[in-house]
This record gives sequence, structure tokens and C-alpha cells, in this order.
Amino acid sequence: MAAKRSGTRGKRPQRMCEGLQPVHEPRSEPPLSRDRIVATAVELLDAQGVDGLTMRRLADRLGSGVMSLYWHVDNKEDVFDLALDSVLEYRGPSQTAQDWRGEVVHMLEDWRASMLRHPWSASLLPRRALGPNILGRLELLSKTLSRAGVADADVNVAIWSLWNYVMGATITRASFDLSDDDRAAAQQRLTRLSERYPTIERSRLLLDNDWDGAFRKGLGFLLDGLSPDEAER
Amino acid sequence: MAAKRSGTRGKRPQRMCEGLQPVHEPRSEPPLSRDRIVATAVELLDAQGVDGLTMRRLADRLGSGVMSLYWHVDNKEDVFDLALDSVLEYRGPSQTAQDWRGEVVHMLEDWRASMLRHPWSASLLPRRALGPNILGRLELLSKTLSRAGVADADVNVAIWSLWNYVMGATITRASFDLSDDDRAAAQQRLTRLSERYPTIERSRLLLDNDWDGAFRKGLGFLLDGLSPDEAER
DNA sequence: CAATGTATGGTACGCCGTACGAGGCAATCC
DNA sequence: GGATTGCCTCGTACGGCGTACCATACATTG
Repeated sequence: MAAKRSGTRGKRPQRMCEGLQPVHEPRSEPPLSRDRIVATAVELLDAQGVDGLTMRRLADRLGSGVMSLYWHVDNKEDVFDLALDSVLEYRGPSQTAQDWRGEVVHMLEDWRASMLRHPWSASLLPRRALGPNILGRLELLSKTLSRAGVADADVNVAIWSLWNYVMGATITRASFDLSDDDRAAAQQRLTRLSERYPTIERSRLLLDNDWDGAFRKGLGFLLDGLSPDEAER
Repeated sequence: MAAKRSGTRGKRPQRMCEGLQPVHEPRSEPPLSRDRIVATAVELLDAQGVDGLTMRRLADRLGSGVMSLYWHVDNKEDVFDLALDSVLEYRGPSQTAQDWRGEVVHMLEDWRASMLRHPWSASLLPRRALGPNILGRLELLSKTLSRAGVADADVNVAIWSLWNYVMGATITRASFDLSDDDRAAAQQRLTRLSERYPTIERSRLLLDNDWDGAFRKGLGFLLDGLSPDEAER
């Protein structure tokens, strides 16, 4: 009956005897494991995007049968959850001790950078369960803001505002990061309609691409508003 | 060869003769049209969510064959694009003339409300093409900010920041809007791990649900930062 | 030896999006 | 009239998907 996976990790016993290393079976894949599945899923997502991840392709890359995956993983949703969280590990603030605001900015910019390194991840964030790395970031955020003196009643508002801002900015950035040609074509299309949309046509909204600067600036504004010096209730 | 749809709308000629209204064929469906397809798609999305929309189910609801849809619509992506934009129409500011800030807040809160009325829409926003209603909102936003005196160089940053904030907040709200039971269960799970995440456990982050208040407050902070009185470059 | 728990994977089912092409029906042209 | 042309509908079929079910294999334990 085998209650399947449930909390315990895989730990294949790896055949002990047979002299030294596995001498023959020369190019056999290492055994399946949850970790190896997740790592390969991330590779596949990086290479082919969200729609490119299918259980069959994943199994192919792993050199295994499709159904073998289901021993280590509940279903495809589970793969997404794990892949997303695995990409959001945070190693902590840079060595130099900083003020609370520097720490928050560092963590959030690192978060954004991690997601941009895997452009499929941002759009997955809202739909997925909160894994340990995500919870860890929220915990750190919460702790930092509390220590900075933000009123208890405001901490949750602040966390959600920051979460929303980072997620929104990163999703937008990732999905508007078209090739230059595409961008030009979009602006072209806009020009063709310029009687209708003169202002955004003129400001070349779709061509602007100082994403990093805009992110930093907007984040600054938000933190100004949130900082305990001025805002309460 | 029939280049299929391309810009021109459907306009079935509707049988002219036959006396008065179509007397018999008593319960026949009205003819297919792009508009009817989109409206039904929205119904289906409201009822079953993003994954619930399939071309077959859509055709069923319309009382037509599946492939008939493809005369009016390019493909399923197209249906998503059209459904999303159709839900984001903006009827303009409330009757009373307001200052620029009031106008911006009104439009953005209306935007958020429109998306929350159709919870599938927020998560679709980033992945979809910009339809006329979306462009119209951006145009209005741009015009309003310009008229308010925001420097040309800053208008695009402001628009993206607001777009990101609204989208992030709405996606979060829509996808965390679990039943009370689910929410309690999530918090329960968190409590079980409370050695790891003491702060967010204590602040009951996942139970807090004054979404509207948080949205308004965060938006206020952002607008403070963006308003032309204080910010430039 | 048998029994058990861990792990693999082949087959098959019911869905999906949609390519293709055969038709029906009105308006238009000879 | 009859033929042609555009608009519109839809049945069939193909290749792909997630995964339920089940047979199998091996290592460990009794």
C-alpha cells in the first residue's frame, strides 16, 4: 500500500557491495530523488518556460519513466511548488552590518534578482503554496520591520505592500522583457492608434526600459511612507 | 480561402424576411459572434476559474460545435485576451470633478474592484496583450499625471509603479482569499513550525484580512512619493 | 524460504487544443 | 435559371497532456 511520500526524504540505500564504485553499468543515471527532480525541473523551466514543463519531458531528462516521478512527488503542482521555493533561497544580508532599511532593500532586491534569473518564477509566485524559503523571507522582513520600530498593527500592512510591490514589478519586468524587435513592433502598433492614445504614445511608455532604476525608486517611495518616523495608524 | 477574422467584426446578416420575429425554431440559440463568445467565456471563467475554461466547454455553453468558435477567434489565447480586456472597461471618474489625485485613486480602485469581481482576471493581466480598455486606462493615467505636473521623465516610472502595485495587490488578494477554514488551516500549519517562523506566526500575517484598508494605505504612500510637489529626477 | 517495504515504469483512460476539410446557405454574377 | 463566391458551421482525427492502476524488481528483515 505504501503511503507514498510523506515528510521523509528519499535516501536510497545505494547498493553497498560490488567492490568499489559501480564498475559496469557505465552511463547509468544516478537514482531518482526529490532533489534531483526539482533541480531538473528548474533546468527545464529555465530552458522552456512554464508551458515547457511536462512530466514526460521531465522524466526524459532524468532518464527515467514518467510514472517513477510520482513516487517522489505528489503531482505536477507539487513540482511547481518545490521548484519555485528552491529558487528563492536567501543567504542573508551582505557582510557589512546595515541599518534596517538597507537590510530590507537588500533582501528585496535579491528577491527580485532571484526571480529574474528564472523568469517563470515571478508569475508562479502568487498561485503557489508558501514554501520554507518564502516563509523565511517573510519572517526576516517581519523581524526587521518590528525591530525598526514599526507599530505591530502596521507590520502586516507593510509586509503585504512590499510583497505586492516586488511581485508586481518583477512579473511586469519578466513579461515585458520582449526582444527589441517585439518592443518596437508594439510601439509601432501603438503609433498606428495614436489618435486614441496620444499621451502614452508620446512618452514611449513601451520603449522605456530602465526597469532597475524604476524599481529602486518606487521602492524608495514606499519605504518612505512605511518608515516608523512618520506613519502610524 | 477566407482570410478568416482580421479586423472586421462578424455582423451576421440575420435573415431578413420570414414576416415578424423568427416564429418557429423556438429555442434555438442566437447566432455565434465574437461578443457572445467573449461574454460566455467570462461567465465560464467566473464560474470555473482559469482551468475551467476549455474550448469544448465554451462551445457547449454556446450550443455550438467546438470548431465553430475558431471562425470568430484565433485560438484560446485570443479568448483570454478578449475576456480580460472586456472586464476592464472604465466608465470615467464619478460625476464630481476632483483633483488629480482623487481621479487617480478612483481609477485605480475601480480597476482593482473590477478585477476582484472576476478573480481570474488579475493573474491573467501580466501575461496578456494590452487591449483597448487597458490602454485606455494607461492613457488616462498618463494624461492625469502629466497635467498634475509630474515631470515627463518621471511619468513612465510613476505609471509602472502604480501598475505594479495595483496588479500585485490584486493578485495577492485574489489568490489569498481562501475560505476561513483554509486560512485557519494555513495558520495552524504555521503554528506547528513556530520555532522557525515566530514573528509571522505571532503577527498572524495569514489571518489578517483588511485588504481594502491595506491597499488604500499603501497606495497613499506611493502617491505621496510620486506627487510632483516633492519628487523629481 | 517468504514477507515486506522501497522504487521503477508500461499501459491505458479521458481530457485537451486545434488542423483539416466537407458541407450549408445567402448574395452575386452570367 | 444556374454557377460562383463568401460567410459560417461542425465532425473527425491527431498528437499531447496528467495520472490511475498494476506488474515488477530488488534489499531488507523475519
